[in-house]
Amino acid sequence: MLSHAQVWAAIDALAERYGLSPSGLARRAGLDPTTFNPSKRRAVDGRLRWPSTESISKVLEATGAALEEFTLLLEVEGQLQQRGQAARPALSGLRSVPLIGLAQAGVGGFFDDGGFPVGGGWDEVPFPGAADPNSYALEVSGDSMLPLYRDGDIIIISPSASIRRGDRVVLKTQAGEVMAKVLARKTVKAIELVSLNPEHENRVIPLGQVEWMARIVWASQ
Amino acid sequence: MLSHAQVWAAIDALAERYGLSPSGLARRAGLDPTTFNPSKRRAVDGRLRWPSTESISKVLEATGAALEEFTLLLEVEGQLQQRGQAARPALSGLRSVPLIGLAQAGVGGFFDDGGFPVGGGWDEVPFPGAADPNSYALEVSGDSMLPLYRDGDIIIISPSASIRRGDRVVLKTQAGEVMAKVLARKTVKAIELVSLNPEHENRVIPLGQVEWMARIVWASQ
DNA sequence: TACTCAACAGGAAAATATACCTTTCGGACT
DNA sequence: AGTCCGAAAGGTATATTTTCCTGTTGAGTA
Repeated sequence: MLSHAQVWAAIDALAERYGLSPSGLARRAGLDPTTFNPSKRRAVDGRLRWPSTESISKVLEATGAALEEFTLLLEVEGQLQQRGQAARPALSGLRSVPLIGLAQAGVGGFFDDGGFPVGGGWDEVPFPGAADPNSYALEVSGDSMLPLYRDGDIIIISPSASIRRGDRVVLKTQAGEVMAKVLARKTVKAIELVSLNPEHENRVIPLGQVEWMARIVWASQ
Repeated sequence: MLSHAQVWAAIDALAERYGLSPSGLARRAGLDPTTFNPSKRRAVDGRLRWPSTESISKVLEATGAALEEFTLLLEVEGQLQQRGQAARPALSGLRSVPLIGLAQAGVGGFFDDGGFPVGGGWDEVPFPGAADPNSYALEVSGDSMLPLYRDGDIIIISPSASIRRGDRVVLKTQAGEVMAKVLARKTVKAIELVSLNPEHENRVIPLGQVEWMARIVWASQ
């Protein structure tokens, strides 16, 4: 659901996240700076006033924020309102998770006694795979991809993600063979793949024999 | 971003998903049935017309659709527009992805030309990490965990997941050391860990020195 | 064929959001 | 203190969306 309070709270939160005031955000989006004034969020007779969808679209474009980010803000602000709560290290569970470097994790203050994240020093990353609605999963069987993937592991594939050298990929050949490997080189004639398991040999597949190739973005552990 | 075409496509998709026509959807939401008429999506002079945020809110309320569902439709419809594609098995179920075994993937009928999943033979698994609202992420730095984790990889930690032998874990000691390893054995006195990188030595940590230990559930690839 | 109904086009009136204007307030700076 | 500037209140004009209306089309049915 999408409530009046939620929408406005999300706009405020978006502004704050980009270091702007609500009026500054409106200005940057090419709107009148008073458009988001708190005084314009209710009519004089108390009726609710909503920002237009076009304004929201402009705001997203101006900040470069993804739609997901706005949705996340909508949800989080909505929850906070309901619970009347303020502090939150963990926006987690929605569509992003708190993040710090593994190296920093040893410094005090990032975790509570139980190993749960606390405090404000956390970054945020979008939730695994949330980026691509076309992503799908494959279940690994057998031990041919050890030590990286074990029997029963699930790998998430994003067919629309761009692929670079060194990426782990799934490739299907015209012959119907499906393999997971590391992309070593991509020339005009062929694709060179390195096996995940060093005991298996590497492969060079002529481009004409490749049906499709897609990047592995996540793997269960 | 939020485009004009995207918004309208998402409204159409939402209507279809609930077995309604655009006008039927408007009617059910308490709006005038002509509100979403294709003829009202552009002005006579060609200018774009957007539905109001309030209308979108009413539509969500009428269908009982979650905000996420609408967001997902927005994204998916947006992408489909870009690619001019229609079929998509992946939409069913929020926060889940279609799944088959890697071994089955070679059999025909599971993918279209572009490597996108099609057809009905797919299973579904819940979306990575959606299970645990307390999960968080750590960014790997350095090459000490090769070949499993590379510099810049992100690993998702679930502090409330149960841990078994063979699981990959992150462990923090009283001394403030944080390490990612494989759990080998857990006795009443100590925890035995195997290094991910075979060149690094294994560790045995007395239970008293362990501040917390949590399972690594996903890793970016 | 005749009938009914929903979907939709197209246009005018009504409702609503934004733009524009002026004023007040408060912080930063000289 | 005086000045500048952004944020925001409050009011009116303009722009846009929704509502309400009429008419057409096409599917389903008797």
